[in-house]
Amino acid sequence: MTKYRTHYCGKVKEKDIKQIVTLSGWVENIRDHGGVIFVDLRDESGTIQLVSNDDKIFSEISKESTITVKGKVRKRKEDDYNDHLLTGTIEVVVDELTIISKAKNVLPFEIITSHEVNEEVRLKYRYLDLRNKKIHDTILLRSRVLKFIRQKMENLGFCEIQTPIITASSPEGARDFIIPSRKYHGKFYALPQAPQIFKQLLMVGGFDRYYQIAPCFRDEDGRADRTLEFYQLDFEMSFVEEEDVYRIGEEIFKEIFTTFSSKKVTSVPFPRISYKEAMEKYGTDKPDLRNPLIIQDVSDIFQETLFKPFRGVTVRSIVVDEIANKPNSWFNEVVDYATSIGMPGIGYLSLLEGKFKGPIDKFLTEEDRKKLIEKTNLKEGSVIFFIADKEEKKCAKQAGLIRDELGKKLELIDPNCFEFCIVNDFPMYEYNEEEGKYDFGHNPFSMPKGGLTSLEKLPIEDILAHQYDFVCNGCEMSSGAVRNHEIKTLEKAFALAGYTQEEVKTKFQSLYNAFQYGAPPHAGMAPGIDRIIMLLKGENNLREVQAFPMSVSGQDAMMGCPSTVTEQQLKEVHIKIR
RNA sequence: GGUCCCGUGGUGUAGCGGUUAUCACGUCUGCCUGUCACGCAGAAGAUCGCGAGUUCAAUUCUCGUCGGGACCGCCA
Repeated sequence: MTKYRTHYCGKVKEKDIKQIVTLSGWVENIRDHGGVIFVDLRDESGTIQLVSNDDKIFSEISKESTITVKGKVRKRKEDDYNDHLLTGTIEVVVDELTIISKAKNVLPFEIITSHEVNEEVRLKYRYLDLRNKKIHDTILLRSRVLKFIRQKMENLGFCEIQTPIITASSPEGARDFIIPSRKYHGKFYALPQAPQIFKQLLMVGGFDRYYQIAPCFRDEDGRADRTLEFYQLDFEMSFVEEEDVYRIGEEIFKEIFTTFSSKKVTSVPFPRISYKEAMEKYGTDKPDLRNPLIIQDVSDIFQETLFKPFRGVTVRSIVVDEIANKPNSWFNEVVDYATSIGMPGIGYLSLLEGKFKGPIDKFLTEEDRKKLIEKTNLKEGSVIFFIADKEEKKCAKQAGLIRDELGKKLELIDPNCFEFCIVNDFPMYEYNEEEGKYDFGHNPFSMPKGGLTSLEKLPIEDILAHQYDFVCNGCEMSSGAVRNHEIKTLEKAFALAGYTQEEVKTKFQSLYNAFQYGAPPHAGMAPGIDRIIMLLKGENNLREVQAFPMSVSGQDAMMGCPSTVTEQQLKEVHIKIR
């Protein structure tokens, strides 16, 4: 093929026996037996064993150096087959060797065990870590998934359109990365948090179905599953309704997860769960439906109770069957977990031989016990856990965490399936305690359910948005909305969040202006690419699925980033460092 | 911004108020003609993150600082 190779290492076959081949790659391992030396040579296709009886020929090489070898393919003796290699029945007897680039003797870490190494070191030498088969395969999988997505989107009639990376800072949502302007003193560009406004403008521009594998930038603190830059499959459609987007989303997710994984995937249509129901039954807006436990509200039973912490507050319960005979230590661990998430404790009752047992039983009346059994369908051997707080939101959230913990602790979560659902009917506004006003709950460009009429007539807390999340195994995979394309409704929606008409005009001038010239109803969503790969690979860290990730603290030790710039550079963009 | 955890040869670790600082992998040297994460024998390699304090004595305890990570806040 080239002067470097006639074959790829992993592609040499038994049919090539007695052929002279040229191979290039990395020295994975050297085994010197004195008189016979073996070298494992690796390229992207796989590994093949090189052999020589001439101890001089390999004398200068080191592990992870790149070399080119020429030699004859030979069949191994049957006793010497290696089942772990694609090329395990053959080997190459080397008679010419060229060292292309010698690696230092001491590597920062061994390639095969890189996953055990401190992340900082791995990231600094990411190019070495990328030689590790597992990571390498993840990046290759990512490439195949991207190809699949593009093909799928094209088949569904979407066209790929690229939108600007250097754009205007926008006030809503996350903190922007800003870029100082050289030509315009004191002004700034910004990197997009998402192509949100551009894709809406594309709809106004008459593109019926748009998509893009779009980089998004958010200057916020990282997490295991959140980084400064990430990719979304951003798409938008015009003249459609919420269900139309669901169907596309379901098709995409279902096909990706069935194509690239053998785990069981929820069949379509995915269950729809309203935000309210999700918060009540699962204590989160991203429920893990693999967990069979359900939260139930039992506040009414305890309205008048003698047990003070439960009286007149929100009380949620989780019933777990067949665990009443767990030892005290087990329940103590649950209590410990509850305290660790800031709960004062956690009440529980076991139903054994028709009688309640547990620390709070003495506060219950016979009537309470009857109602509890009836309402929560308690069975012999069941245990009911109680989560109480005077703030309903906090109670729901803690109940959600307890539900997760119990699910994990009791191994109720099937690791072999992808359970999808669509959470919808998000509230349009949320009360901001600090500022004493209402903010947008989600995306401010979402259409309120019922349009302008709802905005004008309903109490602000009751206004719902055409806003939805796709959730898989407790992980938010995609957010989307039917957009608000009506100028009057948009003005009113912003007015309720405290924006004047003038502010809307200036801060969102592009949309505000565009919507004066015939806007189509439109809707879309944006699945997170990194999270898809994470789930497919069973990883819970985003940095395992990106080729060159930054550290969680936003630094790149390999590139030395962020870095200082010269005085001259600063001067040109009119920036002074304090 | 907050809470918690971590920092010991190249890598992963053990450990302790007084050690020659443990072990494994890797590296180097020697031996070995069939290994495949070869084996055997030997060697080198550590300012125990940095600074201060307590102490006769600190890698060990305390405080600070720097670096890293998990989570909360923030963020879809």
